[in-house]
Amino acid sequence: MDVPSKDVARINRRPTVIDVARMAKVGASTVSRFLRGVKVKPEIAERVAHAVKTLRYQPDGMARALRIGRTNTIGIVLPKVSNVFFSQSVQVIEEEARQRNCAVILLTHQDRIGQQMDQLSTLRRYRVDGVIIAATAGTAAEDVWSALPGVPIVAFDSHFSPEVDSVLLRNRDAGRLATDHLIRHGHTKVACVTGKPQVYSFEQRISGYKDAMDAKKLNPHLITALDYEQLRFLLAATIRGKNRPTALLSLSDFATLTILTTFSELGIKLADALPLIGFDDFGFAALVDPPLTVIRQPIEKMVRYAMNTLFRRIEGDLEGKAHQIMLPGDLICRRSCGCV
Amino acid sequence: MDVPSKDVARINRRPTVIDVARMAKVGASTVSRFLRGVKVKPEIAERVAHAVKTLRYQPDGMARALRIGRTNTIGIVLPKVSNVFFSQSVQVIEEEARQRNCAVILLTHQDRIGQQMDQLSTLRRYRVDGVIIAATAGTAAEDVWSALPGVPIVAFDSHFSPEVDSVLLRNRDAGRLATDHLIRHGHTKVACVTGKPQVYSFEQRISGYKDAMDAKKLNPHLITALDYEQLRFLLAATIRGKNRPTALLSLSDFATLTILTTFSELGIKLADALPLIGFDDFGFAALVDPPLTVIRQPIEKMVRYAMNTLFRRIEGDLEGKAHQIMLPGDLICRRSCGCV
DNA sequence: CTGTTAGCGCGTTCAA
DNA sequence: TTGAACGCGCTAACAG
Repeated sequence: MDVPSKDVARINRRPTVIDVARMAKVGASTVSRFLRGVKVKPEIAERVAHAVKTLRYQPDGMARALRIGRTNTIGIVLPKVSNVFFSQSVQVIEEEARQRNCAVILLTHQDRIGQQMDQLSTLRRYRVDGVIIAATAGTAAEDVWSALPGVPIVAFDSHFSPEVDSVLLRNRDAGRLATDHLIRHGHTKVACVTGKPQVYSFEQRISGYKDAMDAKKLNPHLITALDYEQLRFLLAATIRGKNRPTALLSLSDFATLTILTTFSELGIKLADALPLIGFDDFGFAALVDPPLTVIRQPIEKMVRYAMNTLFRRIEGDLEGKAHQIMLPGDLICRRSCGCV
Repeated sequence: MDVPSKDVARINRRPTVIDVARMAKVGASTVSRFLRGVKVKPEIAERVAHAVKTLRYQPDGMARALRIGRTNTIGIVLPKVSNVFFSQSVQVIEEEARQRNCAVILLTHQDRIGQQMDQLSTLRRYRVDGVIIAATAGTAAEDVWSALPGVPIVAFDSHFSPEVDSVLLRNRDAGRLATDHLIRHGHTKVACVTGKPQVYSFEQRISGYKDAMDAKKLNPHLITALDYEQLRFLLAATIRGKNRPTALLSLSDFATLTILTTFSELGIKLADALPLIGFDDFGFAALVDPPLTVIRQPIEKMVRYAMNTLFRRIEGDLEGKAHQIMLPGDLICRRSCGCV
């Protein structure tokens, strides 16, 4: 009988270091050291290992966190997860976190600044070791810092202060690249369409679009709305109006979806009539009619950079000035832009 | 000066109940009671509230969890998040959890049973209050229980024991429904294609498909492979072979994607030549060529049921036999099935 | 209704 | 090298 009789009463409780120590007939700290890989006498080590196994002991993360002040938990705050870019990002973040045996607490703010602040408070309660945030428009660094004092933060797909590490697409370049491509196809009336134009990434893409238009002395034409219902109306009106664009630049997969559904309901064949370039690549992009030309973001790379800098901050390996990492987007040419 | 001088040294530490208590000149438990909404004398309440505000105090979730044995955290374990069904599920789960002021720890198992068990251990370390799991094939209830003793578990989009609460689509009915629809269009050679046929939901859908075929004395034709590269080969071979099906039933969005890309690379126009019904609806489904007829899962409802039963188990409101909740899928008729 | 105190499970001193 | 005792921040039990 391995279990001393005085422990029988505890049989339904989750075992603790003490239980293990008693069974192995050692002190609690020996168990603790063994578990963390500190050297122990082999003979004793074996007794402890045996006790751990038979008791199915597993350290209590809460108690450990309370003691050492680290939770092995990171928070990730996004507008939402149900879109191509963010769901893929989450996927990679989870994998990266797992390799660092860290768990991910996932929160969404739905582009509401108040909800975002609430989520940051939540993360403080949970004492996360670090945070990756795709911040919404109007986020102030001071608010973030004061909500999470002392917690390393990496802005992902967003930027709200030069003093916060951030990882993003070269949005401005990407906007310019896509616009130039359309212009090179001979278009002079390229319109840029997006929802939530105040979101940082979209803002930058718009700047790039304007750069490209300005360079050729063309008039920028923005079709933007705060919500997507509005956007549909605008789109429908514009397409039937006097100032009809001859090509479209769409800044997100959702905007692209809005464009295509609106036009399809209007009975407008996009195919050759109205060339389009979108942002974000997804499985079915090549299969819609016409196959979509898009700017693809290097999601994996972006996430890896973000996680690396976050963990270097957490470990204290990285001190000093914030890093701004910007990665180029690729133009994936299919047919919707007018290419063969 | 609100802060007594002896507290000045602690100014950079995170404030604790004690700090608040001292500043408000009350006992620690009064602060605790105030914070949890237990009645306190108004005059004292105000002093405490003031101290909380000026100190920017927020309770430490770890300490509280350690004390009361509840973390206000649930674990959610999925094969992956980067697909339509799961990313939408995660979205809704997060919202439901937030309303119960609970945080979500997200983990993926990528259909590897070993990884799934690791993730369950992880969740035990984090002492989650409950778990929602889309279990992979071959999961044994005993393993899950022993990995998470005493933790309420709800199987989502999966089923591995009649003794575990579960919420799923009426997969078998849905499979039958879709197949019948194709048969009613006059097809006798309907093939069923999917990856990972051993996954519970797919298994059930296959059964439904077979039911429908058997009922009409038709020969079932399964095109399945463990990975999607294999599936492409099979698909290509089948479509060029002797026994070419005249209609396809695809069991997941990913299978549908595989079918469409394979055929498009082969130069086969799916449009009218080879009718198809898929599973899972997504934004662009109506926009591919031809518009996809699909079975839509009631994701929101499924998640709400899952969360409700999970929390009732956590609260202890729900005792006794496991609930098996099954919701019907809707056939969204577009053109790919052969309808006008 | 309030304050004091013990202990949740762990890691970490400090003596032995 | 090992074990006993303390404290992380909180809440529950108990005493005033």
